[in-house]
Amino acid sequence: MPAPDSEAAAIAAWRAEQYPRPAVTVDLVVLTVTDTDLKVLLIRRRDPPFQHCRALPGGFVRVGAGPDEPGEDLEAAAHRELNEETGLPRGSAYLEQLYTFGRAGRDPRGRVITVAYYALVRPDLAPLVTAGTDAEGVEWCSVGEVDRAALAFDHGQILDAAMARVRGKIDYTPIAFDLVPPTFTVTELRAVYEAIKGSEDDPGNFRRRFKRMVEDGLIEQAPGKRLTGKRPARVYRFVRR
Amino acid sequence: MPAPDSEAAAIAAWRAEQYPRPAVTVDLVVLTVTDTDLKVLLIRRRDPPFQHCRALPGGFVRVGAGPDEPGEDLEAAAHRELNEETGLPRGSAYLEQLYTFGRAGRDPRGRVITVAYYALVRPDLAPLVTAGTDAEGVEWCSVGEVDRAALAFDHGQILDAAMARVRGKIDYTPIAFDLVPPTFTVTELRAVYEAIKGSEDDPGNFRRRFKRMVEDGLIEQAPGKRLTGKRPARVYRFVRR
DNA sequence: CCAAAAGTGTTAACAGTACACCCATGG
DNA sequence: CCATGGGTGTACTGTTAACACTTTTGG
Repeated sequence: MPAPDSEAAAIAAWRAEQYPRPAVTVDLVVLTVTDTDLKVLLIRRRDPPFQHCRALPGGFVRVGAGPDEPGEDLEAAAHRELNEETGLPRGSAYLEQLYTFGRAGRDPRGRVITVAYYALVRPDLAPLVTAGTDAEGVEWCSVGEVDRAALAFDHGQILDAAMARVRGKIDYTPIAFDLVPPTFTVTELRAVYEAIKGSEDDPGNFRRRFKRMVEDGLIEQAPGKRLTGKRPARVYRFVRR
Repeated sequence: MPAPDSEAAAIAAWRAEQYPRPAVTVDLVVLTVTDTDLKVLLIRRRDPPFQHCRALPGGFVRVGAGPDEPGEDLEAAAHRELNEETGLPRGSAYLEQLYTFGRAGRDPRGRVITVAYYALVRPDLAPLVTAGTDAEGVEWCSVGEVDRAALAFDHGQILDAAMARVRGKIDYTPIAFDLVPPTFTVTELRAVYEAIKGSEDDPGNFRRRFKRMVEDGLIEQAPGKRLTGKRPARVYRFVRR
């Protein structure tokens, strides 16, 4: 441990240097599944640059001015932006850091590095989203139909990265349970897998996989049945750990 | 597309605002496997904070001053730091972004966000590393023996994240080939898997897996044999795509 | 009764696991 | 000739994939 005096002096000297710094933002790829189709939340930008263009929700990370005001954590910034831009209450979505995009020319305003997160929203909460103050509106867009090139900044690339991540994790992690209502049927969960992977899944085989999850205690049966068109289906719920 | 004038004006206005910004660094978890043991490259810090402590190599991302000097890409910064801190030529290691650490209090100097990368270095290049100017020395440390709590900043946490990532990818991606010399034997490759997973692998079963990779064209036999103690072994090379 | 979705069963192919065994070489 | 690592074969197991089949409902 070095002497506190020299340490403090070194820190003060470093603060005085002040090399140019980049601005840092967080951007969010907010996903849900409705009508067996994967959707991403896009805003329409109120202000330049890319005014009136579609973009991912996001904003600047708050950094305090003084030495003893460091500001907010990155996670906190992501949660705050999700709340501000969608109106959804905190903790109502699964949030995970995705990747950091720092190409030198990615923002016309100068050097802006963005830490991208993705969020998974349950379909029963999806209709509740409302536009924040820096957006003219918000919209759930079918991921398959989004024109990547028409998005602001490098947001098309960020969307692609999120898709790759989610597709890679769907079979090995419980993220699918963040894309169904609190209680769900076998077919509803299967629809989530199919929407994300973009391929059909054999109903019988999926059911067996589902059964294993029940045996492993990952899922348990819930009371009641779902009346969905034809024959009513049993409902289940995810067992959090 | 908005009018160029209003766009430019908006950008100028934004530049003038100048909210406080974080400093941004890149940190590197440089890994290799020597003597069937996974090693990480640690430096000893020449300057405060954490003077004389062990730390991951890294440094600040260069950001240009003027509007038309955006600076270097994040990837470029990571490659530059790897070269500066190890002396290894560019392109001699596999480099991949790991995670961005932005806890508000992680650096005593103020708000510093770090984009962590991990690098995989072939064992035949490992002895060539030399210390950079901001380090008193560099050392390959056995990952199992590193005292996480004794590392500078949150570097212990970053090391753990790198280990988790590499362990998760070793069975599903070709990263193991970045941890063996250009030509290698079956046993050498198996040693890499064992060092990373920390568990023994049945030689016969691994051999069969290896054979499948040869049949799939991922690996091809190379001329010559390796004289390693007892019976000489066939050597192979990875087929890049 | 019919269509459609819920739910069950059967089978072949394949990859992982455990383990027994032969081969070639340096000492 | 023998210890050691190189290299092969085999039997068992669990998972996946494809597909035929029965059951229960609404119309």
